[in-house]
Amino acid sequence: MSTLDQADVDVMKATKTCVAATRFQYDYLNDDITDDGKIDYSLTNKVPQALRQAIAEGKKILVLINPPYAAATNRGNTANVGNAEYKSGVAKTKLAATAMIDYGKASNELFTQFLARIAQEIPKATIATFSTLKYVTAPNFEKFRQNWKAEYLGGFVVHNKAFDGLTGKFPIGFLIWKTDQKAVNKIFTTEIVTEVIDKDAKAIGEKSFFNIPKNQFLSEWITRPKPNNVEAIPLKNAVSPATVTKDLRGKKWADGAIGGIDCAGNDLQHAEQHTVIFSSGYGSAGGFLITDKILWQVAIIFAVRRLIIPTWLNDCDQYLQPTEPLSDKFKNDCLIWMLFNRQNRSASANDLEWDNRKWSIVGLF
DNA sequence: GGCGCATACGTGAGAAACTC
DNA sequence: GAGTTTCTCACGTATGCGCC
Repeated sequence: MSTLDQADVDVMKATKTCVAATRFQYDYLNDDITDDGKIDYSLTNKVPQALRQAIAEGKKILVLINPPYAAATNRGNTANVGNAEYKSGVAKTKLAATAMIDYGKASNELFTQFLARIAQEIPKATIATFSTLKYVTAPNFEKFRQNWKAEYLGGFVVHNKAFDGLTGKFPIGFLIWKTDQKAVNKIFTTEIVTEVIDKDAKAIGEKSFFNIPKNQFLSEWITRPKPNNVEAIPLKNAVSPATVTKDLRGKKWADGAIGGIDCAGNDLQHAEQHTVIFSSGYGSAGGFLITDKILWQVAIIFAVRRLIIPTWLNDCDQYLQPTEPLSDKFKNDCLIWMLFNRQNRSASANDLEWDNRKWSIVGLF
């Protein structure tokens, strides 16, 4: 039994918790990792000899973990929106920096860093882990899923509010995997079925989570127009210019553009808050410009992203591209619905001030 | 350098539901 | 019936980091 903070080990010993276990402090993402991403126990000599021997002998090992979850962009939980601190450096652990070349953007997330180390250190381990579901569903984790060889044995998801001190509403999974990192062909499963437990710990049914290639995702349905050299005013609301000072987007127009859209993310979590039409570029990440050629597709994307009610359980479900021809009636319905939706923030205005200049925008919707 | 994904998942007001 | 808690709705930021 290991934990990052020595204080936790001290408390366990003082309170006689898990007396039979060997309890030790260990930094799983930084300790005993060589500069080329290999495991070398002699670097710290913290891992108990018996465990090293069991690993070396290839004994059956069950890894039970509740790793920290943190992606590179989480705000600190106690900070206010807008003044929050961001968790920089998440991808700078020794493990992420040296041993996760094959895992793509999963190196941005702490809990997948743990899984990556286990895959190298104990390649045939059975792993039972708490975590969010994005490593099963999200596009950023496609490369992780291609390289992490695991068979799903079972598990449940529970409302995050069942854990103390968390905000938001999303599922946390406890999933059990039989890994075999040395297998030649075995790849990540395409569907997992979980039991669903609500925040009062009541079983309320089942839910499937799907691993689908991201080229089938709605976010890749249209070719996003390339910006041209015409300057545009970046917006954050109908007539409010963006105020960010770093990584400002939406400063260029595109050939044939009639507006912009904030369309960040491909899941329900983002769709609710990041589906907005503007009369210029969107000043943050996740936007693109709307041209007359793609308007019909934008209307469909807009409608489906806003029509499905977000819940705690469908939080990380992904939107998919249509697989059958769409009727003109459906296309027109989506367009009308978009035009009258409150998230259509297109507008006409003169004398907007940004970058020490005056700007005009024209609402074409 | 630009783009795209992602956030142990933002806030406040008012309504509705619950408790005593 | 009054006080308290939970739910619903309508608004919201901007940045770290991998990849092209």
